[in-house]
Amino acid sequence: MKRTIVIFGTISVVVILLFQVSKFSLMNTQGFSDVFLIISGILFIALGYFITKLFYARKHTNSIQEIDIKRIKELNISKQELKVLGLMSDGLSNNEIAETLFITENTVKSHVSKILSKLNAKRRTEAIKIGRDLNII
Amino acid sequence: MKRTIVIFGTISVVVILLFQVSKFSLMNTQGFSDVFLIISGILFIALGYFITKLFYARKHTNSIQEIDIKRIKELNISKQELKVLGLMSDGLSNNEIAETLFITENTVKSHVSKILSKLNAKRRTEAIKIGRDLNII
DNA sequence: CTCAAAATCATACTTTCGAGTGAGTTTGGA
DNA sequence: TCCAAACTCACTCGAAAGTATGATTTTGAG
Repeated sequence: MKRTIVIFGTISVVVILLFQVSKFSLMNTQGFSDVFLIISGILFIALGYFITKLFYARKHTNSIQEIDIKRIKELNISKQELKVLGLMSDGLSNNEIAETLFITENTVKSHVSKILSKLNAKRRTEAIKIGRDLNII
Repeated sequence: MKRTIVIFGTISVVVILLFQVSKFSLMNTQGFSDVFLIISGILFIALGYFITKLFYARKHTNSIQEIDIKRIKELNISKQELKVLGLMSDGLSNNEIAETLFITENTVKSHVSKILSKLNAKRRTEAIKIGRDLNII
């Protein structure tokens, strides 16, 4: 929110300055109005470019969405459990996960069971879906 | 590619027209230069906005990516198989998928088997991952 | 240091998945 | 109309996944 205010304030100032500069430039140098018009035009286009880019950048980061650490803590999911969940969503079997993490399959199974109960899922596929929806993976 | 040429051509024409209009407007009506400056400034900003939006829109559709029908046909995946794959990725069991599609679990199993072989996956979780990566789901 | 949480592993048991095979029915396009 | 592909279903068997319980070791925060 603070950032929004700062950005809009800056943009407003820049816009006003641009208008003032281009107005006086045009009034004082009648013969070179072409050049100044082009320059101010380019500046305005650039301004539009940056404004638009700003909004799209914000949207973009929202739609890509990073891992929600807060929610992981809320769900009381541990580091190792999270790793297992990630590997599950990569399509690995319990045995493959065990080999990847250098632990036994039994241990993986106990991790998986805990993940399922914490995410309130009946199957690993459901856990994957829930994990994705919650931006945990 | 054709679209790109058309778009750039249009943009070029619009830019030139804008310059001409604003130039003559300014030269002929000295007293109202403020109004015309503002209008032309807004127009240029709008232009920058649309140009930027155009580029971002293209990027955006690429990153969000809709279902790749072409690839589905390439992989020879049928309608029903695709439905099953979708329900799998929603975390449903074979039995639940059967109830959803009003078919028996045996039929679901045969669909799943075909999906796995077509996607070259060893497990349903892997099929889900591959399907996501290929923008099939 | 201490203690709870996390991580590790095991064993026994149930359920779900998936492979393989075979076969009958629908359907959409040539 | 005819046929291949899609869809349907069944049965068996082995593999993978998941449950339940219990126990030991590590670890990290206070």
